[in-house]
Amino acid sequence: MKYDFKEIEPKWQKYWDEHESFKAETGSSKPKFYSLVEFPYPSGAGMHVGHIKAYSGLEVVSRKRRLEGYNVLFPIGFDAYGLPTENTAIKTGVHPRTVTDNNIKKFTSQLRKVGFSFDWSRVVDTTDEKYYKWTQWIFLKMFENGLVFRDRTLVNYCPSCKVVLSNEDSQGGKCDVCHSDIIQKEKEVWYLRITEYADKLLQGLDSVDFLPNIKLQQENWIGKSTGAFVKFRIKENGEELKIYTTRPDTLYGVTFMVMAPEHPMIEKYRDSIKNIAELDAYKDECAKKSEFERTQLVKDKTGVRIDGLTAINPINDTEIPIYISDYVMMGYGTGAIMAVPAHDTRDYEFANKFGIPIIEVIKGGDISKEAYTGDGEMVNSGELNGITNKKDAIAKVLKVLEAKGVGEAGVQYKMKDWAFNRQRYWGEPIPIVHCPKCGMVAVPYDELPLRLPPVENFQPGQDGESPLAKIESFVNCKCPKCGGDAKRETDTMPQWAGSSWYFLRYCDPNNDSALASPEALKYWLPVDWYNGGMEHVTRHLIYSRFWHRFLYDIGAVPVPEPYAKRTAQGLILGPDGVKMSKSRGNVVDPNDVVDEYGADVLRVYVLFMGDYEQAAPWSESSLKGCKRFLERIWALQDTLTDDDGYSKELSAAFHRTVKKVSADIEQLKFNTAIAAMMTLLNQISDKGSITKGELKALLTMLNPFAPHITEEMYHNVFGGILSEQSWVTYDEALCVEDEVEIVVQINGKVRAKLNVPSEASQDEMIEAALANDTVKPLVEGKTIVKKIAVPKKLVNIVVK
RNA sequence: GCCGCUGUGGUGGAAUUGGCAGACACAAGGGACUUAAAAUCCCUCGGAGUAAAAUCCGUACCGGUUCGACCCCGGUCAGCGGCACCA
Repeated sequence: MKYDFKEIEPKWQKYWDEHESFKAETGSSKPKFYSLVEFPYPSGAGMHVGHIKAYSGLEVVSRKRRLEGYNVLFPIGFDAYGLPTENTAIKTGVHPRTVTDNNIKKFTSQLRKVGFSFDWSRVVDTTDEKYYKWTQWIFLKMFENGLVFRDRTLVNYCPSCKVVLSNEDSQGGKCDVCHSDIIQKEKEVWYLRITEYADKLLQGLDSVDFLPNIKLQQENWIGKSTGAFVKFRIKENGEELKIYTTRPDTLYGVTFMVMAPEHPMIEKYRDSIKNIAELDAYKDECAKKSEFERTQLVKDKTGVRIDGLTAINPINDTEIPIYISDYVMMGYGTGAIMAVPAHDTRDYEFANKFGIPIIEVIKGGDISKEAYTGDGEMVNSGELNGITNKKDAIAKVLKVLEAKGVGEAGVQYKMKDWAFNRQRYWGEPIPIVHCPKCGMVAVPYDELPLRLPPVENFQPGQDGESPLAKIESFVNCKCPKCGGDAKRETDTMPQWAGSSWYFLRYCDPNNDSALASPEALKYWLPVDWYNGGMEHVTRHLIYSRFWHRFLYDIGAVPVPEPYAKRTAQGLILGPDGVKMSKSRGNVVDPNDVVDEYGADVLRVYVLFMGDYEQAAPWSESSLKGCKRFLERIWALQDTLTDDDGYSKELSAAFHRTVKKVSADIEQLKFNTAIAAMMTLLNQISDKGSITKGELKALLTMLNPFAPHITEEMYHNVFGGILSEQSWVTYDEALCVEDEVEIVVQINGKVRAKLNVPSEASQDEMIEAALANDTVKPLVEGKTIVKKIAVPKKLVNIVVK
């Protein structure tokens, strides 16, 4: 009988589909397991093998869990709003709705061809009005709770896509979508006050099981620092200049102050500043600098001294000059700093350039050469002198400042508020109405969803205006509050909106009266295991935790953290070892692989190709190795014997393999799990036959990886349905052989190998080693200094 | 610059976390079967060395701890990822 995957695979896919084999049942009395993979953006190019690897990990875990008796929710959906679809629509003239529907069809057929055990009755589509009704609902709840605001600021603007981008979407000064240089533009935009949740997001990390580097990246992104706010009085007008510093202990070393060029105090006192023209010119110059210049060409410090404002150091009443410089940012802290050149690298550079004195207050470095940022004894610091560590010095100075009422401890976060809007068509409309009388008014809840109007022309407006702004019938409306003429907001939400809560919708995807029923949420949450890409750790993962935490705070969800566990898979690189990309032409289409080798081979290969969490290059020839493996499994049917249990020779091997495969799957070590099954197969081949009991165990272990072939073989031999059976168990006591081979070392070098009973004591092992013919002559005539024995492993004899 | 990760045969990668380095595969070479090829099966496969063994050497580099180090410690180099004038 030949292994004909082309017949087998569609047959079982049809069976699972018709029998709803993988349907999750809300409220079932079985233990629940919610495994989540990041839903795809349905692009026109279709899926690539990276998607397959990303889903195969939890696919294996999910199938194993079902065999273990769990009620598993393993859903899939589509994150379908976004620029590429809209750009395709503009180029081809086909409506984004149609483009999206076609792409979803394509993705669905690809996913089904691979045989993933998704619950297809729970598919969500973020562009479906039944879905985005609730995206808008969450937005309005945030609006109601003061987490939504509008502000006119400098924003990251992509001149090519003509949209405002968040910091997250413009990392490195490049547009995330088209890679053009980002420019700074002043615009009134929507923000979500995510900074209000900075501390909650940080603390929440303590209660979840995320990979350590994922936690770390989130912590760095939130960027909490502890320090102090200190008020410096301005000599000329008595005003207070508030600064933030992490080093209040160096307060006696302050020799100048720096404000950001946009600091409001300059505007406020422009009449009393003598060189205001010079300051204005400097400010203009800074505004013209691109993101690149501001961040990459960091070494050269520039700035201008403010003539007419002088600060007084609150701790010793020294007069201090004030400068403006673009190395101080308006968006962090208070937009002004106290500069301590002796102990801060940037201040040191600035002081040197402008000839400002440098006062050492911590001993330990050579401040004539460079700033000293380490710890040491305090000097030149009044009451702080003699303190030898930073912690004590900070505690002391804070006490002094508090007593004087000029300073206090404080914290700061690097994370900024979330710029929450796009000037594009293909996104969720922001449900807000601008009324000349009432201001910003929320669209009433019973009018949701606020539908995207059908349009012909999706081209964005010239100065970054949404295409919606051109549609009079959409824009003109009545104010929900006063009934007068009003205008609708025309911006849409960013792509991250829909994906910030999709895992909640899966719990109850067709609910019309809530984002999901409280019962369903209570039953399924939290997600037990979430796997996805590292690239989403600082964006999607933070955003969705923020939304979820907010929903928890208003009582809409029952748990504070959405994901109990988070892991990440590594990329699949092209055969040339570089990241797969369309422009490089090294993308591998999973459809081609399924057609030529079958879905099972593809599934086994993406998990066998290397460590699941590391990147690995695609290799066509390694793929063939996996094909051979499955063909040899298939051939086992020809050497089947009638025994139900394990054969004596292979019993320990089977128990051990079951143990290893079970443990490896839980740790995402799929490559070694498959290797263990290959080893077992080699042992079976050497023996020449397989018992029914052995075949059943092997097929069950392999089923999560290669479900079609194992289902078919199981059906042929045993007549039932494998995915309805139970996972294999093992007996720890039966994992060991009666005899084990141990190694004998002389002075740490392997000199002999011998067999001993596996329960031999240390003394018995040493005795056996010394009696060994190879060992004897090497020990004879020498003094034995030490004898070490490790049970079941080795004996080491140290001689002189 | 700061933070994190990684460095093992021709290749992808193993090594129960201090106990036989190179599991399992791929590629390569040799052989069997075949008129031939493909497929399949068998053998070899880190380097030096030998007729074959023995025996050295070998986990990026230098040093340390240990009976014993890919694993732990100190230093150096290289690659990847994140953040980046964050006060």
